[in-house]
Amino acid sequence: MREFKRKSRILLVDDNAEHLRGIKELLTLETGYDIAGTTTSANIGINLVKKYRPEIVIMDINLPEKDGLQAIQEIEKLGLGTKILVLSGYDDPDLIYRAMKIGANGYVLKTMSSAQLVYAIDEILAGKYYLPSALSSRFFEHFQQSFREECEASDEENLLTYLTSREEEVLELLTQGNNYKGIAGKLFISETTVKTHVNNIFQKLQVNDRTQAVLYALNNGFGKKIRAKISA
Amino acid sequence: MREFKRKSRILLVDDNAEHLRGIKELLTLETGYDIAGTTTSANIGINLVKKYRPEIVIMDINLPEKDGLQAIQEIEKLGLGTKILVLSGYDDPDLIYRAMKIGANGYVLKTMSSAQLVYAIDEILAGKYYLPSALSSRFFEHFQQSFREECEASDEENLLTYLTSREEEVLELLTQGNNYKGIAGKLFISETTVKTHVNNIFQKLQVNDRTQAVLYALNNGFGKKIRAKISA
DNA sequence: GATTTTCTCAATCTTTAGATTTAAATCAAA
DNA sequence: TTTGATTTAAATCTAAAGATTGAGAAAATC
Repeated sequence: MREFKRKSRILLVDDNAEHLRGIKELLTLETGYDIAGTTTSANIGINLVKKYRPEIVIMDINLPEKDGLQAIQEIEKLGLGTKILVLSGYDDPDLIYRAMKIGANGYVLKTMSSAQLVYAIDEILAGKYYLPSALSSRFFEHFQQSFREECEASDEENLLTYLTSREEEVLELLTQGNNYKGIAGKLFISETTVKTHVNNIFQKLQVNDRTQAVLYALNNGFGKKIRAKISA
Repeated sequence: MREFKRKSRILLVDDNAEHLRGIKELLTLETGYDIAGTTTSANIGINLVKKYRPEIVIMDINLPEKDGLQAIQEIEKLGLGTKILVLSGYDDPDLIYRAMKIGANGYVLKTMSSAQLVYAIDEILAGKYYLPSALSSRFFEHFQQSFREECEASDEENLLTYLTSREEEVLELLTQGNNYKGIAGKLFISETTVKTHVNNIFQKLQVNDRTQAVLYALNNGFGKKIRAKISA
């Protein structure tokens, strides 16, 4: 890997000019990377990405004019395959989670050693993702938490459980945007029968019309039984 | 940490009896952990968790009778705070992703060194999550991919972009289950005006009724702009 | 075997939804 | 300033949705 180092262009974005100089010095002295540019502005940074096409951007996440996360998204949107290493002062789980979610390839703290920074850059340039183990732990806490909340929300007193199997069929066709005639045709029953089912569904779900029924179904995990079997 | 080791109970679940013996020997010889039990069956494993309440379960993920992922979910549902370390023969990104998603605290390959296994157990017992860097990379690939797909799906020719801001307001109220009167009241405009807006929405979204409009909105990322500002 | 639930269907009626046309006021852009 | 887009509104009409009652047949449950 050492032989490619001098070819890799790096862009530095940090609102602290001193910190910027420090990192630049570190990287030019200790590695063979080519610092394509440095800037304290997120907007200028995005333009520099377009101009110099760096392999990797090392970006501070709390910038004055523009949110660092938003800047990451915009760089991702360019579709240049630019790698992004977040350099942050905060080990906030939610921040880590969001940064990784929108496309960061790594996240390290400003307090870490210079050797660790160089290692992170090497890993990311090699096509990997890099999170120090402490931050990785915090990420997964948040990651699992977000899924636990989804499940719990659809647990307590789900009125969908009171539906009969036929009513479930009718409701599914409702959630596909069918009207009475469409449902009747697909289930090979009369339109009046469908009306009966739909009215029973309304009473059981305590709603007044089909739109509310469909919304209740979607918000309370209707159809997740099938998806759960496939995806979990 | 060393002084707590002997107190921590471990449960081993692996369909390969030989492998089971090997791990048990390794852990009893090289560490002070207490092997609470070993089994080749996922169902028995779940019962053993209830009985012995181990701090950690080391589980093979491809079991004969029951899916390992399902077993993890059931152990999680017990709410005993049992930590789970997945021991798998596969470094499939999707498998890693799903295991971590449903509650695993770590994922290591069977090919790894015994020292790494012991390290992983220590980390998890200390309340952390553990993924070897190679698997961590694969996890994040899949993690980001899943979000990219969500966005791309709602990109190409999104009819929602043709809506005016007022129509967006009306549509949002539709997606909350309001009827004409409700929308008119909330926007302080007449019911007939709402009808006009709704009809324009139908034409722009190429649908025939409000349920289809709501479904189109939900399936094409309506409201994500607002959520994006908050959560990303 | 009796009971209950579920599924089926019809008739009737009221309300809401949706289509269509026309049009005035506002506002931004050409 | 005029053009075009947006927001507002009314009138009218048809179609669909929703509420209610009643009732027969089949299947499950007791």
